[in-house]
Amino acid sequence: MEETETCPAQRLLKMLSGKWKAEIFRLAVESPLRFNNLLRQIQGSNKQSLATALKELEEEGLLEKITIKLKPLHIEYNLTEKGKALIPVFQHLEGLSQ
Amino acid sequence: MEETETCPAQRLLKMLSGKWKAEIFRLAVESPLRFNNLLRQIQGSNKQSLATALKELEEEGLLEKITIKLKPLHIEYNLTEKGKALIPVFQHLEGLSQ
DNA sequence: GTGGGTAGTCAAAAAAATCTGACTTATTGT
DNA sequence: ACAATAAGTCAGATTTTTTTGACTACCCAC
Repeated sequence: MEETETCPAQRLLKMLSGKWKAEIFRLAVESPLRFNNLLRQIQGSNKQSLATALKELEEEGLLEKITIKLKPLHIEYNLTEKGKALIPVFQHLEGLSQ
Repeated sequence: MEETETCPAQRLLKMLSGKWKAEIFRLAVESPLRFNNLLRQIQGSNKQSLATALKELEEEGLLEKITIKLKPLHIEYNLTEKGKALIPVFQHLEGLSQ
């Protein structure tokens, strides 16, 4: 698949395409994400797909992976500034869908 | 594929997922579309995929198919009001991608 | 009546995305 | 020490999406 990328918004759109990304993004807006948690929250999903989606969202700079070095020592995914900048777009979209 | 549809913006997002839809939409903003024209404009695409994408965009209510009963008797696809309502969302997205 | 354009459809193949189940490594609780 | 939890990876299978090539039907011009 060679990307010719003629449409400027296309990359952003592609960022959130895929079966689980929109849902993951929505949950990330609410609070930091944790892997096994997500797996339980998003019914019908699976490890592999979530791992791939998280990695891609990270590569796209919408989420950042953070190792919390405290108490139960775990990993969190948080929205980046770039990710937060997308929130109004989503709100706009939600406004359109009645 | 059963749609559980937990995320409200997800349907809208799905509307424009697919390899050619964003590009088709962008061209539709500029002017009415004609099939064989589109096929020439969007290099790398093919009849079948465009036909499918156009049909879906029509079903989703973003484009409307019109038979022009004049001179060279042809078919046009135009943005609907719902389609036009998406333009600001795209502009916002383009603003974010630098 | 032959060639070219428009607007497609259909079946099959190829490519991409997603899912499954087994396995890993590290940490924590009892 | 043993089991459980967290956060994954990997190979292979399945499913979905996209592409290919052949074919249709209608008009128009020469």
